[in-house]
Amino acid sequence: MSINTVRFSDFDLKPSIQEAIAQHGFETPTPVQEAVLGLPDVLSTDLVVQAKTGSGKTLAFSLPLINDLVAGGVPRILVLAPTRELAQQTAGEMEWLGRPLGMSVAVLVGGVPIGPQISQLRRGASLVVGTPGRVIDHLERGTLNAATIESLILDEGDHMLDLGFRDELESILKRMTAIKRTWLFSATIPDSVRYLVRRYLKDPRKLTLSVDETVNDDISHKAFVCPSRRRYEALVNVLLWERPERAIVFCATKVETADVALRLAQAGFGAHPIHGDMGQRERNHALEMFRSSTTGILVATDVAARGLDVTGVTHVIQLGLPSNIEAYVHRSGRTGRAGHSGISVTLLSPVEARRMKGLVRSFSVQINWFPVPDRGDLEKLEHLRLNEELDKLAALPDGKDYGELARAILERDDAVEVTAGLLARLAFEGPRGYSLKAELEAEQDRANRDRGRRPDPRSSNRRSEYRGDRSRNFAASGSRPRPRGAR
DNA sequence: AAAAAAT
Repeated sequence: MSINTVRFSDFDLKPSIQEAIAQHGFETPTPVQEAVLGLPDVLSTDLVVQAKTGSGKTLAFSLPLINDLVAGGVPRILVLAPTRELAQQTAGEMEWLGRPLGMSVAVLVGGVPIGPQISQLRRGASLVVGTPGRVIDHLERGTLNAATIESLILDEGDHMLDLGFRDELESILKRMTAIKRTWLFSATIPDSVRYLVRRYLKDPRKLTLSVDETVNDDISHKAFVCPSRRRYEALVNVLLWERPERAIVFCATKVETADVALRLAQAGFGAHPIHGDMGQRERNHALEMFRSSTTGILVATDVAARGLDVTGVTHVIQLGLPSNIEAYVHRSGRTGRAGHSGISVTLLSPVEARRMKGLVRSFSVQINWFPVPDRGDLEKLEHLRLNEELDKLAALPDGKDYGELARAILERDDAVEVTAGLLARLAFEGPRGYSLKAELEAEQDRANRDRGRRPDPRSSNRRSEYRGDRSRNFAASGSRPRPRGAR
């Protein structure tokens, strides 16, 4: 079994689907695709599928559904997603899969005119992908009939069952009278939604590819501790330190997202914001710009946390604590996709760092902790880079044209100054980074004092010391959420 | 706090 690699052609898929898959360069299914395709009578059961970020879940549910579908006048498949951008992306995938079979996709999301969507439906779309609000709008207008839907997919399903979506989901579900299967897909399915899964799905079969399938091994995790009020400066230092090719920076609020993007852009980093207060045109434009360039920074709220597949994202950088471990998993999962490696960086104040350690305690991911790189660290890094540059220059053939001049310079009394000047021209031109070390250490000392412990003049990287004796109890009580009434 | 329907 391990000798023969499973191929798409091993499954009973229609020739035109095989062709479409091959045309898109896919030969072997990912584990989740193999598991779903290989499940006996998959179409006659409800499903809960948990598979890691970037593992090809969209194709995993699309393939068996579209393979079974006959192109016809009414929609039979409805995919619900938590954000408009994700719905559009998923629709794009289903589009190329279904087109050879004569199926078209209606994308029912808010923020855009409803007219074209109604035309798409009238023309006989077989597949419908949308966000809850606009789908309900169509149901109420009578432009979409829930009674023809046979397959319901809850993409990022744990989030779709969240309180914020519950009412809308309920109102869609109760109109679906001909439903044959409900499939829930996500990288995370926290215990808090498991009872909801039992409520909305009928004896679902569970595909959990392994206990730790939520954690994508291709992502390495770092946490940098920084002064709480110098988060932006710390971000600049991290960008200079990590030199990401393409990065998504996550912020907690829309205002912070806009602010950070603006400041980064003014500092010369190619950065663009995306958040829910922007018009849909601007949101699509920002994402399109990011997708189509090979460099750049997208500064986002959690609107971009789930599902979005952008190739070549080398870094995910989170400013502050994620709201829960699921948010951390999904944000991090924007990198390290389809077998590529990625780096997930979290920037935390000393107090947040302590809460983060509580948050990830039962989580199998290995996070490496560091104090945020300081200006001095950045200078050392730049000197290393310059030295590498000099080695490269020495090996270049056109250097010999200047051999005589070089020797003459070395004879001069001010040879050091001249060389320094030349190096300055070679050096990285841009932000120099900020000095944050003193402020960070002062804040760490304060944080430690507040917790009734002696300050430690060394770095924040003392994880093992948090473990012994009764400090474990301290950390546990510190990470417990405050009672609601306390505000 | 964010997201999702316009209004």
